[in-house]
Amino acid sequence: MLLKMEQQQATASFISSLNMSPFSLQLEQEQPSSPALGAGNSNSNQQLLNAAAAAAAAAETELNAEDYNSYTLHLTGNNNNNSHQQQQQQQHNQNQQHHQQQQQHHYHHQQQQQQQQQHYQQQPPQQQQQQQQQQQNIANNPNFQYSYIYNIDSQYIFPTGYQDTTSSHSQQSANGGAGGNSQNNAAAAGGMALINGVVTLNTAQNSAVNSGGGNGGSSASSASGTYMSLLPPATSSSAPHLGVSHMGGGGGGGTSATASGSTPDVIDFKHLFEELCPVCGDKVSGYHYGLLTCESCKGFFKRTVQNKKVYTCVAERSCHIDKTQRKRCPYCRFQKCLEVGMKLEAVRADRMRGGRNKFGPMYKRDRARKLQVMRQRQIALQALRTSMGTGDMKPTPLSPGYQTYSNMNIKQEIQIPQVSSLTQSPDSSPSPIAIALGQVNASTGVIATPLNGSGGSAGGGGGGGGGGNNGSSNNNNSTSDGINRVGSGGGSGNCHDTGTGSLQNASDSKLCFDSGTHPSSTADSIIEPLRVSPMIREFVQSIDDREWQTQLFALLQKQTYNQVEVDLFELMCKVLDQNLFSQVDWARNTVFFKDLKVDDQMKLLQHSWSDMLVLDHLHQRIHNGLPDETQLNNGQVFNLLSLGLLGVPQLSDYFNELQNKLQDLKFDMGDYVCMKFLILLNPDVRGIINKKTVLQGHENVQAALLDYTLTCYPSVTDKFRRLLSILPDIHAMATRGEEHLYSKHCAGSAPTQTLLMEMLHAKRKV
DNA sequence: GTAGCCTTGAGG
DNA sequence: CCTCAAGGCTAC
Repeated sequence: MLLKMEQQQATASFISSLNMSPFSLQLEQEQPSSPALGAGNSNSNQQLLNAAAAAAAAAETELNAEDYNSYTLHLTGNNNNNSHQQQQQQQHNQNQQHHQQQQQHHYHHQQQQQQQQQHYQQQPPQQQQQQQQQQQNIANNPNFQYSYIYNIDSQYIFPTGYQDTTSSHSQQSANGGAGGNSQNNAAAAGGMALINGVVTLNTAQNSAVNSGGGNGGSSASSASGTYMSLLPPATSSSAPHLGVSHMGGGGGGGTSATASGSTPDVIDFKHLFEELCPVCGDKVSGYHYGLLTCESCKGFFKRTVQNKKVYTCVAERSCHIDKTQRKRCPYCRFQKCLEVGMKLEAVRADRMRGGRNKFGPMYKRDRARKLQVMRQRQIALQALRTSMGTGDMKPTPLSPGYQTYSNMNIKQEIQIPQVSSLTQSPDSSPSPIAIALGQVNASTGVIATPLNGSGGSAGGGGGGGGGGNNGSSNNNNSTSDGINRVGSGGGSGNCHDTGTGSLQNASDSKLCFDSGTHPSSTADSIIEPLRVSPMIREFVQSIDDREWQTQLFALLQKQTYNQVEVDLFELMCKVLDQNLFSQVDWARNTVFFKDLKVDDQMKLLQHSWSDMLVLDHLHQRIHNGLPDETQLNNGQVFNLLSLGLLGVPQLSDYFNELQNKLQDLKFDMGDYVCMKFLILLNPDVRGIINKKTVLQGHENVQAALLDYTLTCYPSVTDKFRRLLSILPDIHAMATRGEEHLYSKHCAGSAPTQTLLMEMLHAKRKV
């Protein structure tokens, strides 16, 4: 656990680094590929997020370490900030040499010599020597990060976190819109190091920053094995025995999935194994170590983990791995194994043969999900045939875009992000500020700037594929009481015709902030659009909703790429953590706040983060049509609403009530951003040094909001006061959420060493 | 070291 | 008893 002082220092340093301290400046200089990007740009933000995600993954080890009689093996050749704390804890008397290496090579190279020595004692001297040599090799390899806990007594080798910081393989980057910049994560990685309470080590060694960055170590994402699902995965009780065998199997025709006359139950799982190995593209032979892979990659992974092999790459650590070249670079092959989600903990430390492990149920669910997809495909194909017969080519609601299914690999199909339900709300009358910003014609309400097609990349290229099988069929959320406009389609509003993408560019997004909140009459908006204060205009311009949603779906996609099943609560924490980073990034660039000292900034953020998360989510739902849920790459359904509820499903009614209240008040972007400022600039936070500035900011924003509401919404009685009265409600909800998250954290269910958890701790220590 | 095939054994 | 995902064996 972090010491309080460390925590304080960590957050302070983090914010400090964000505020262009010498430290952050140095980091930036090490990003030649993005010279134009400032510390606060979206890229750096994404980098922070990646690092945060990796930190979350790495954090689970502590729990495992407590639960099992384990020892650890850490091989890190990078700025492995995520495991610094562990390393520090375990490292009392070791690794002087390692520090020299760091400075020499500009990288962190850490080895858990103590643990390794224990391990070596169990091996013949020759083998020890060989492994020591390998460790040495890897210590000189700046981009190798690999650590896991090896459980002596029991079955598994537990991963503690893994990152290949340079070889962001094609899968991830190709699928994630925001995933493409993993090479430029240096500054972010530095920031995370500070956050994670490793202040001493990193700040003392500014040079310990690499040019790689934390590209979320996906492999460790579900290491804990506690599958706490917010929503139960769709399973089929009849799944297990539907011709499961791929070995001998009673044969049915290979076309069963598309046979028009067959019932869904006729589908056999041969199709599962027609998939290609995600590592090398060879034929899949079954589930191995967490996912469907070929026999050779299974064997390779087993050998590597069992024998604790350490490879090096003679090239750029980004070798292409396919069936013909997989033998060329075991380093990159193993990296890819981990990247696609092969699980170290599925390799048995005791080498026991036969039997089943904890992944059995997971495989079963995965089969069931795939079966479901196949069924839907089959139904869609049938519908297609029927409709073709009648000459009607209109797609069925079940499966938009199903025409391409027959040529589509199942895997690809599952990987299509389900963001198409991000339809906009039906009422999208322009708000005063949209008009004031010149983006909407005041008299006609027509948007001046046409929306571009950039939404297609939302969630990593999902827009184009769209389709899938979700649509309204998945919207069975209990809160869909008419408030949520997801899937309601109908919107034909001015700025909501973006179809599947729904994510507009930064300026576009401002056009939509009031969607759903206005009555069809825009009388209020048209009256005095030009009298919107410059401050509010500026506020609104500082909001980048596209970035928010892009990052959201990119993270969801990245975390579930090729994963059979992920822990949805853990995933939610990662998203919240990402949102927190965005929030900090936003705050530090804003007027009033940016002028404050780091200590004050820290206190304000620690006091307001959860309220802002709730408000942000309300805003995303009201103004950007954020749906209740989305289907992940692996077929699981992620409850997006849980983000706004901070993981407390019981709050959904309360949340909807708040949303109703806001919508009744014609809550728009101007209101939203003012309220956010009011939450952030809270002069009542104890211990604020420059209270005067905070108070001044608070009052200025209040005045601006008052003026805005009176000028632009004269028809909404007492709008200003009523808006302010919602703030305590938001706070109450956020507090409840915080308590929940904290208790989950204490129970060991939430990722540790994240900004989210640090914030939770910080508030409790005040 | 690789990869195809074989053996094993818990769970259904 | 069957399944199937582990580990093991061995020709290459």
